[in-house]
Amino acid sequence: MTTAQRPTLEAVAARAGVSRATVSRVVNGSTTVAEPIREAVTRAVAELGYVPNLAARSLVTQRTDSIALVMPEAATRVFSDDQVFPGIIRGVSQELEAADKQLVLMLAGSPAGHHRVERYTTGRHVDGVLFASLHGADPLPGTLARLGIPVVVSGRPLGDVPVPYVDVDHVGGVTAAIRHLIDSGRRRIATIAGPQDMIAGIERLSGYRSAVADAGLPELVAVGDFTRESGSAAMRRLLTEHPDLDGVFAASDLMAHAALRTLREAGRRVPEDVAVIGFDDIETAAYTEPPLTTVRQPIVELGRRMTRQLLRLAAGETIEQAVMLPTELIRRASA
Amino acid sequence: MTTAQRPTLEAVAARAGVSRATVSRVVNGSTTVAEPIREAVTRAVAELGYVPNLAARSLVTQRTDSIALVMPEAATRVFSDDQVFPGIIRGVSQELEAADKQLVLMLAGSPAGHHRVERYTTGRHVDGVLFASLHGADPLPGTLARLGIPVVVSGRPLGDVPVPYVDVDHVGGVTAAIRHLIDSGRRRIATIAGPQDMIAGIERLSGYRSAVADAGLPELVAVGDFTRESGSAAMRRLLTEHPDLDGVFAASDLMAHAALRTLREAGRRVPEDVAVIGFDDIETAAYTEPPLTTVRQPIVELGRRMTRQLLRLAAGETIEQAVMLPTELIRRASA
DNA sequence: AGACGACGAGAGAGCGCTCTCTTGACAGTG
DNA sequence: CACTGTCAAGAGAGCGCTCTCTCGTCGTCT
Repeated sequence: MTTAQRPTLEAVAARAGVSRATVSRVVNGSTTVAEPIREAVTRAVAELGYVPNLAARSLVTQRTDSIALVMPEAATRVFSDDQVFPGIIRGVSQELEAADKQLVLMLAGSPAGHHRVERYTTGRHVDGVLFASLHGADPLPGTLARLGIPVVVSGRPLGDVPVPYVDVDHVGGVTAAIRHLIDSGRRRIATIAGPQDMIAGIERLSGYRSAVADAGLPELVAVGDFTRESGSAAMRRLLTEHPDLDGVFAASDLMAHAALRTLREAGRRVPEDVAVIGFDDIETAAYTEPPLTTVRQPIVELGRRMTRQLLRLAAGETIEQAVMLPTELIRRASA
Repeated sequence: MTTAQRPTLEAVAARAGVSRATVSRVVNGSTTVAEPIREAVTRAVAELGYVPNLAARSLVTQRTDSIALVMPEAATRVFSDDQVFPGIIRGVSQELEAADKQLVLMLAGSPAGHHRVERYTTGRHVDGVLFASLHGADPLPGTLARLGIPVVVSGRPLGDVPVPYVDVDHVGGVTAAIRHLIDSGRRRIATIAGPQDMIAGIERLSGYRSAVADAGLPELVAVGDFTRESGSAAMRRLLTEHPDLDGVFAASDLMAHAALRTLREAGRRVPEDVAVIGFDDIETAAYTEPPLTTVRQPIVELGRRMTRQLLRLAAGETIEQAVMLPTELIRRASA
């Protein structure tokens, strides 16, 4: 192992014939440095290949220039097949890259993992924390906010904690979907709902409820958990309980995909006998049989907005408590 | 914002009536501390809610207790629909959690992004670097290795740089796939190859080549880039050039999925007329029409092994230059 | 022409921690 | 009983950086 002693500020200062403080000014872009000196320093930095020691900097500035993105580990499994998990990361990453900050990813699986996340984030080892795909009412975001640590969560938090969030317009998307089904003559519209301990699951179901109620149609509900397996089971249940259904709105594309197959196995043609609409617009949606009509949500943008909000918060600005991103009905062949 | 001054070692020491050094010993688990004193310190730590300042610790230990996972941003797009990207992250995350280290995720998109990764990793801001899904012959891993910074890459690096890597047995998997096709009587077996600037693409193609050559069968090749679009295009080309083909091995499930549809559109029945085998075993593979026979690769395990290797390297141990993980043929309905 | 203001650059004090070195206490040995 | 060996705990020196404060040098205003 090469004991390549990294050059320090001191070394650069010596080389450029100035003081440490001046090098620091140049490195951090202060304007109060005369041009020839700045140039000499810049040259010395380049020649020595100087890279600031972040730990030393953090120690005095109290900033870490990194933010944490916390996701329940289960999310990476449930969503493993769609673009939600990578999409959020991509969005977050893009914004952080622009801000030259680092992304510390924490997948909290076990309770021990959750405790680790708590220790790490409350320990102020990051300048801010992003939470994605919260299940139930996690107290951590609220705790952090109370400690004055910048936090932004994805999806309106349950149990209305006063934590800023960014969410997509679930209700708007669902309403458009149901309306589309009604417009095409469907009158027995069922829903395969998502888990009722996640805001996305809750909102998409309540959106369905008001939409069918407004149209004077009956509520036909089976609850799943966003996965394909749960989608198949729910579809089978619906078929048994409501054999005359002619439309299905599934709260996730994964469940919609499974419903498509279950319907086919049950001898129903899609969309002739039963129209199906999903939610998410995962890439696979365009490749199902038939291609899936679905509600698209801007996932990458969600990650970006969360990050922008967090950075503003960390910079001391005050931000809106809620940001809502639009959803859009993508018409394909299934409805 | 609460100016919640975090307690320092000093504060804990004062409270426990000992010196800073002793608190440090207790916190870091040194054995040379008498029981009553250790207890007093532990109590003081708990009462004050003391959490060590990592920046200060790093400054003196020269460790950061975090490692970087670098992925080309494109990977999150290409693989957005399968489990490769989340799978690796999950594996890495699991091992790091066990080792109580942090994961810094860097998605290198633009050249500027790549430069940022270079700066950050060569700047020794992490204890080690993991590279996933390398395209072409990136010089960075080699550079880092030369600087004495622990590095492990996924997939044998192109241009044989002396960097330790973990890879799956592409050739073994492909061979099993081709053998399966041959065993079921196929004689005109084509392949939709992956990108030839990635080791996975290269090896899967060369595996195909030797397998068909060994059986005295002709080579029917069309190159794609692992995505569905490229899969459709390649399948169409194959159909035009070799209308009599009766088997297809696609180097990714995404391409296999697209091939399935393209074949159907061309009026070919799968598997009656044409048998299709993919590679990856993404979740969607079980839900295609018909369900896809494919080669499973242990993606989460890949992430775990890479991480374990890296941690051993960072601990000063010497490790094997290459680790190979097994692949397995999963038989479903398409072949 | 003298004095004051402005601004650029250096000096130096830490940030919170670890770790080496030293001291002190006690037990064991001749 | 004196001496040495052993082990536990404290003292103190930094790790590399930022930032306040101070000083020196001009330019400018009266």
